Amino acid sequence: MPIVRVALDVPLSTLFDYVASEKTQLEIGQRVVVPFGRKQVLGVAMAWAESSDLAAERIKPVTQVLDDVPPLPQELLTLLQFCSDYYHYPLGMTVLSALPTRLRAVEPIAVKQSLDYTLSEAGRALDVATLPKRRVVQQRILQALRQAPLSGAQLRSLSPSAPAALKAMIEAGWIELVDRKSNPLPQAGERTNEKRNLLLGAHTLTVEQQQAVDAVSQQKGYGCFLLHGITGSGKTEIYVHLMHEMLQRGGQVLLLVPEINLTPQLENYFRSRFPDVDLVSLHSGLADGERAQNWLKAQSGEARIVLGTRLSVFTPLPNLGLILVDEEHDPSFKQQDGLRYSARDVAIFRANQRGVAIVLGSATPSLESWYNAQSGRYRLLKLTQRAVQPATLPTVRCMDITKLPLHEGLSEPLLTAIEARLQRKEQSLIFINRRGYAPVLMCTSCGWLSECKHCAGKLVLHQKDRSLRCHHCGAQQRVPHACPTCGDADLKPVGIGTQRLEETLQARFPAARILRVDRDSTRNKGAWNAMRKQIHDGEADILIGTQMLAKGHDFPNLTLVGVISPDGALYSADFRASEKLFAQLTQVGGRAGRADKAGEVIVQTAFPNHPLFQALRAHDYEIWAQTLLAERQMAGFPPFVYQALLSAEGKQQGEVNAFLQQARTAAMELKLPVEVYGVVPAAMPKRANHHRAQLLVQSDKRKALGEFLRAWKPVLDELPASRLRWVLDVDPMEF
DNA sequence: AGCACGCCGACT
DNA sequence: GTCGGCGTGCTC
Repeated sequence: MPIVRVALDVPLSTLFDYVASEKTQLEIGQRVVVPFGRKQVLGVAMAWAESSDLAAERIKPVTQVLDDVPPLPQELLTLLQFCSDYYHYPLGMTVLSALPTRLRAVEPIAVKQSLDYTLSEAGRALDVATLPKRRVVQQRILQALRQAPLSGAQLRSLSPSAPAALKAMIEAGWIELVDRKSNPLPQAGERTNEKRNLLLGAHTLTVEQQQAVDAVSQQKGYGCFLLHGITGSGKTEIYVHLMHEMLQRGGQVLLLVPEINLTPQLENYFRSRFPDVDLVSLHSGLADGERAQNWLKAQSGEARIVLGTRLSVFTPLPNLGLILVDEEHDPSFKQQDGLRYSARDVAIFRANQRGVAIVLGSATPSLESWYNAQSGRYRLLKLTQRAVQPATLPTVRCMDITKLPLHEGLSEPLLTAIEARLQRKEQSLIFINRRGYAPVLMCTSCGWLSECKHCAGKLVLHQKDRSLRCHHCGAQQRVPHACPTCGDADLKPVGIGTQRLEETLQARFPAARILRVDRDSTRNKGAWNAMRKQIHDGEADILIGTQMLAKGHDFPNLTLVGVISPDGALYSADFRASEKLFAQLTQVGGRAGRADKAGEVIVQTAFPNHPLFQALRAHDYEIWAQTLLAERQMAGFPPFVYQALLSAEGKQQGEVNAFLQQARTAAMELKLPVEVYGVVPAAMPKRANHHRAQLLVQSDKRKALGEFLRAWKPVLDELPASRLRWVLDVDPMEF
């Protein structure tokens, strides 16, 4: 009896054996329905087995083989196996989490064929003039289909009533449906030079850009390139040219981007640059059905360009020839729950596995990537000039807030600069990473501070609804009228948040149209898009925003960026905080003066001579990276070491600590060449009534850490931990 | 993860 | 006398 080993969505590191009856046509990589406990669940056939460790009578047969979708290719299964091993996450859950939701359901999915509408014999013979004049839509459709077969979506764009018209025309026998062949590639030579020039010629590359394109396209086999280009240096144009080359060669391109926010715009942009190429996007903003269909198009090879967020790194792509990772430093490439993978790192593994080139693009590369470029593991491609002349980089000025008087957190030079923009009818952006009115409420007489009962954090004052809110657990209460400790009524907001800044600026500039962009103001669906449009249409003068505003589209009329005391990140316990801040400020600064207007960045800080600001002023990422690397090397931090973090949380602090102590003892007893640190409280030691602590393990050899984890993980699984939750995070980004 | 089984407290 | 609490153990 043939035995098949099946991956199931359960937190166990094993696969499960089932009997595959001889008559079932089962292939590895196919989805199967199997009995599990008292339920029928979906699994993926991973391997054949000669025999099973289990007694034959306990092995149940496969209930059903789902052949609605082609099997997952072995290459993808191998990639998932690697991720499961590397991140120490159960194989079954790794495999299942890589599938679109629809494909994880027991029900077979209806595979929507990609059908095009085309004219039938009768339709082609039909004279448009013979149609009644009133049937405008039908005439339009007829005319459009004379050129080429079109998809339903394309026809719907002709008229809202296209579906009805189509139905009538199909009934009349003029139009029929044909299966769309995977987008036929123009054969070499078929694509005329004119057409090529039309596509790419309008965007002449600079010498630097051309060199970068050449370096990547001449790469034979695997190669990792770090494309370091200042904001506005035209990284996207390089992607377009590389994509074009790859499409010509018949390959598929995977472009990974950080967040959904940006994908629709990017999608439109790439669609406009590749109008006749099948492009799909994959991100969590899509409906389940659409996501599954797009995934299937990628799997069949029909989609030539796949643009997606981190999960799309697991999309099967039979002709994958190139991977691009845009904004490779972005923290959202690292998943923070479940399979804690770094999509950037998985992408590199995948490029290596497949033997293709991968390009990591950023204006502020992650220190990990920069280090790899310095050591020669990656090839560095530099873009040092802005592609669009005469646009120049913004000037950066630091205001020493220890020497300047502040009005509600704003220095006079910043206010003056805003005023100048208002007079010139240009936009200003004030960047502050604190939402709410004030980060804490304080009693002036006894020093009481608004603290969350459930967390280690402070309650943030939200003036609009007179509430105190915890940004960690969501707890909310009304602002007390008097101090809960001493009864004094003089409670004072301490510090500045977006709402308070809005109030201050509105009082100072009553005529200005101020737009606040933070999680509170963009909570409602579509709100953020509406605001973006407002900004673009020049319906706002001053923008106040959190990091949400750092990314996003160009705002052509924006010429001033103000940064409110980002000093917390300079001397933070989190060693990555300053790296992140530099990237953020570079990005937010890049919003200023992109078109033909010079931009200005004003940073309010108590440490104007900090190396971060010196580098920022000089627009010198490299010197900053060297500074950071030297610091990290001295302190023994990544990228000079590899880390794994075991974190635990539970209602009883004692149990959390006991668990981690046992884990630590077990780690030491393994006597392997890794450094095991002590058990320490997490950065947020208590959240939603759960006490949190952690244990860090590191090694300067990735392999040594991996071997240690392989030995340690099974021990952890056996430790008593019934009343707590714990996770192991390999290459953690947050502590 | 689910979902059983299993042994001790307050209720029709 | 039962309903139900969540502790423990298993799932091919």
